[in-house]
Amino acid sequence: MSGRRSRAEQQAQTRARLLVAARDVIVEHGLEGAAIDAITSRAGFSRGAFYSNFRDKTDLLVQLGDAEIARFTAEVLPGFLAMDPEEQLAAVAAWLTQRQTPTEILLLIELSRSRERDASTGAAVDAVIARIVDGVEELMTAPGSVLAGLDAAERRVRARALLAAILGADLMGHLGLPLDERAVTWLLAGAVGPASTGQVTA
Amino acid sequence: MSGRRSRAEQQAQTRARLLVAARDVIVEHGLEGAAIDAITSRAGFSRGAFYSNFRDKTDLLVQLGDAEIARFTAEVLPGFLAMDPEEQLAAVAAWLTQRQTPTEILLLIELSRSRERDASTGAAVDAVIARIVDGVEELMTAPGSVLAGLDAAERRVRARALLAAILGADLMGHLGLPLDERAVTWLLAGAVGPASTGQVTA
Amino acid sequence: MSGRRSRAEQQAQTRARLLVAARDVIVEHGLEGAAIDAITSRAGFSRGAFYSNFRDKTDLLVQLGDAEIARFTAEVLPGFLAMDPEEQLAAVAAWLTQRQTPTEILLLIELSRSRERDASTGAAVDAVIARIVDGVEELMTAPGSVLAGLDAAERRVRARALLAAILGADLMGHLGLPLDERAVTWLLAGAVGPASTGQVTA
Amino acid sequence: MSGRRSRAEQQAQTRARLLVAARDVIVEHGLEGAAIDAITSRAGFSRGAFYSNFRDKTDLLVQLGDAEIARFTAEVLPGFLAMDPEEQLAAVAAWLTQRQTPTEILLLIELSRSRERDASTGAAVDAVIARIVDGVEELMTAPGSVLAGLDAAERRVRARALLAAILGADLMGHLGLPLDERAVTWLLAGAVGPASTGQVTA
DNA sequence: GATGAATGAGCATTCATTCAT
DNA sequence: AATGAATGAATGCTCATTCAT
Repeated sequence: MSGRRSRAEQQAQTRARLLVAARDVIVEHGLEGAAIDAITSRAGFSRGAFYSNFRDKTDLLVQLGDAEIARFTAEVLPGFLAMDPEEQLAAVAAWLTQRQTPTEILLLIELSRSRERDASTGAAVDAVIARIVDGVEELMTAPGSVLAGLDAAERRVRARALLAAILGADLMGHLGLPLDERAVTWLLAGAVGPASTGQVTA
Repeated sequence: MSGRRSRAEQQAQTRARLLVAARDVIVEHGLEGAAIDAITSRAGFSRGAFYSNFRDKTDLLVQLGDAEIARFTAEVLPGFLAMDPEEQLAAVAAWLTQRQTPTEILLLIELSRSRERDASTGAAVDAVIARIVDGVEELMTAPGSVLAGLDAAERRVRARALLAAILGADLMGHLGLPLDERAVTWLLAGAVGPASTGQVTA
Repeated sequence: MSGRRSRAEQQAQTRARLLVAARDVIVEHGLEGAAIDAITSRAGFSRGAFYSNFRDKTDLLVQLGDAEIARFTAEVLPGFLAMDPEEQLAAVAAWLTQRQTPTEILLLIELSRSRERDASTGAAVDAVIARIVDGVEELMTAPGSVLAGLDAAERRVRARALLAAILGADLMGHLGLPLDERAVTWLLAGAVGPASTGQVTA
Repeated sequence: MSGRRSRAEQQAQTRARLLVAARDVIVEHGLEGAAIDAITSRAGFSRGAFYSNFRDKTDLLVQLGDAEIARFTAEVLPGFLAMDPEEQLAAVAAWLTQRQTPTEILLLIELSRSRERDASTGAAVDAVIARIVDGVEELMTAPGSVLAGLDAAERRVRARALLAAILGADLMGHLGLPLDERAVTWLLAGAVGPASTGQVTA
């Protein structure tokens, strides 16, 4: 009654804005270069707001990883899964080629690096990484999907290869040597493996 | 007069030892975690020796990048180039899978990030990256090599895709999800592109 | 109307619980280490309850000092005053030796330090300290007590010496070098002064 | 040759100036209130000079404790030890009463508090405290001294009592209730114990 | 050329305090 | 009266870099 926004909603919004700002700053300056001050002031808050919403800089990272995955799972994946198997790879290639700020890899790299810092962080980071692999595997196993017919172990191997292809492509962009769509498609096609069950290239 | 070593040789050796120490420390602690103190003390020198040999930390990075490429070009590439085209991909895959400390990607990532810091650095970094691409291209164009028959533009595209595959594979290792040799081979095969002119797989 | 407790009683209880929690936390972590959060959460309240009951942290200290003195005056002093003069010193020595958490000195030290912060605080702190001296003086002047026969100025001097002995003994405990009961008795006996005018021990 | 001051001498002087500044600031603001910035700027150095000379704030404390003890042992103790036993207590009382900034107790208090922070600090602090007790014991055992004739265990007890008396007297000064010389003498006489072997008061 | 003491900007984090709810 | 999100000053500490020796 007392205003549209409840306190919990307010804080959720604050946290969301901080996460967005954090992603932007990290993309621009890298993780170590992303000062908490820069994040909070970009979000329009004070230093302390950060510590009301995150235990730690590492905590921010983990939550940001989660948020990015959630976004991918909710917004990008369903689109791919709804496609004909034949179109999937091309669609992924187009997506990889066209998006402008591929935060995810940077985030992954930084997360994996911070894993070495302390054990508790390591576990959280591994969880984020595992969730990403799961997402990719899901992409490949949906009914009618590229690799639907394979057994679990094989699918796992190919999911990882696919992830490697995606990361490699993104990384090239970061190095100032972006791949064109054709090259990305080759990579992805290679990643999903040799004609396995015949659907891929046939 | 005072011994075999001239001044210049002395300093060259100091610099070489610093570079080796730098690589080791970076592999262990990441780039941001590699304090200059840690590097110099591992090399058995004091803080000041560093600044007698490098203008600043970025300069070290660039020189280290150069050194690593030189090493790759001198030690690894020739081995691949001497092989039959059919064996090349498998050999590269084996190499990627077995080496233990893939410094290169970390270095590349950090270099590319430091590019934003100032213009003169940017140029040096771009040079390093360009030299890497050149190395890969060379791998593909050696007489009798995988893609020997292609025109320059096409070769360039595929060289980049190959580099993407290599980086992606390495990155997966950093994430704690190393690819097995089979998967790496698929990726590389995909990267060099579809049976293009028939030479690749035929 | 709504239950036995009036508003004022409720708040008085809240404040009492906060004071108890404050003493516990201070004993455990020292004064600077006693964060307001730690105090309120130990008392089962939120940060805000603190500021509903105390103007600021110094205010808490002063009130806590008052409370501790009140407790001493109400619970400990009467016991001593009821004793034969001969037993008093020994009883005080035993009390000093056996109690486990001598908060008082810590509190006194911090209070005296916070005196420098602002004038109004200074006055309150001086009041607390004065009340402690008064308590000790009272101990010495009760009819039949150790120094009952002395004039006011002399009693004042000896009361201070006695307080010094008590503080010194307590402080040694804090340093990890607790005095045994015998040593404490010497100190106290010395503090009340040489057989002055014959009244003391005769 | 190249100037009077060697580098080592320079640094020793820097450290000495930092120690003096540290003592002053700590006396004024307490340990927690003694910001490293305040210490360095009072000494006329930059923040970094501190960390060139001390590992830590705790390291500073320990070194400061050592320095103060050394100063006491070198400058104050010998004077007392050269006196007739009869004069000693009075001289100590006069010293306690007249000096203006009794750093030592504050330092001891803060040191003992920081002991709880971490174990390695605790050991260093205990060492400092032990050295102080040793100093006091030495004061009492010098040939011809007050308690020269006692056995070791007894002397130990009385040394501690004497330290307690000293601390108590100093602490009263900090509380704004300084003892006069007469009261201090009583305390000290009490601390060294009852006429034990007859030398003390006879 | 090498040394290492000193510099000082920068950073993560803590914590007393405020204030809208 | 109590809540707790947000504030922002303050602090200890790290580290690339300078410079006198």
